[in-house]
Amino acid sequence: MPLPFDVLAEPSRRKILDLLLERPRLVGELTQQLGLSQPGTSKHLRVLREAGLVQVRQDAQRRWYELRPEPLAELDAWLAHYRHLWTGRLDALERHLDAMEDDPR
Amino acid sequence: MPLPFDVLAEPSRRKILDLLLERPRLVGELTQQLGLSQPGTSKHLRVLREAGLVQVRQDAQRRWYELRPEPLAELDAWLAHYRHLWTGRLDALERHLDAMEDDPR
DNA sequence: CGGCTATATAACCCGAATGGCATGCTGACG
DNA sequence: CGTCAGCATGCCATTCGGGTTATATAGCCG
Repeated sequence: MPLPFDVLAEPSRRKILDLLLERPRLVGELTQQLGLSQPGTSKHLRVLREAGLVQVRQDAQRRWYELRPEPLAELDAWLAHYRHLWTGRLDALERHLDAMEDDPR
Repeated sequence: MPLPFDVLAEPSRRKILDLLLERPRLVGELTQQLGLSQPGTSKHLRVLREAGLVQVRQDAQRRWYELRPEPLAELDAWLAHYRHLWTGRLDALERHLDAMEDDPR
């Protein structure tokens, strides 16, 4: 699963994630919030789905979309390489926490 | 300064950041590592510069490019909204650390 | 000064991504 | 069963971004 930068580069897709952060939503609901056509929304949802950022739950004709955070966690891991550049004295604690995640006894 | 997702969506630009993470570099050096033309490299560097992700230090005809992490810190702040989705028991500690950054006594 | 080195900018080409409309598909319901 | 609701897909037009080559700019050095 490659890093989802290109998927997140699209403002509408980030807005979808923001909306799904509150609760799962139907396509029609997202369409309304985004202010674009229903097919447009469906296309963005497809991209998000194929990137693993959302998943669908079917309910009759309706589709509930909800978040899947794994790709965001990978993004976070990528960012970690740079994080020491803007965090100061917390570095040691962070390295300790990272180590704990590798071996969480 | 908007979130730099679109800037980071480009693999060559992420590679530039990776290279600059080790040390500042000259344009020619980056060009060689990226395997594209010198103007191509300069274009990417311009985009990175305008996004605040790198800065230049001039030295005669040479330009030393180096990292500027601020936009990455903003990205990190954006990610923070989602982080509770994949971190479990560390949440409380993280909230504590965030609070410390606001009021670091 | 003349020419070379290092980098930036300009002009152009091309593929890909986005947005819209029209249409297809599926399940509910009278 | 026929129709409607909810969503996906196909197709087209347009835009945008990244690549290259050619050229401009600036500073060193002989």
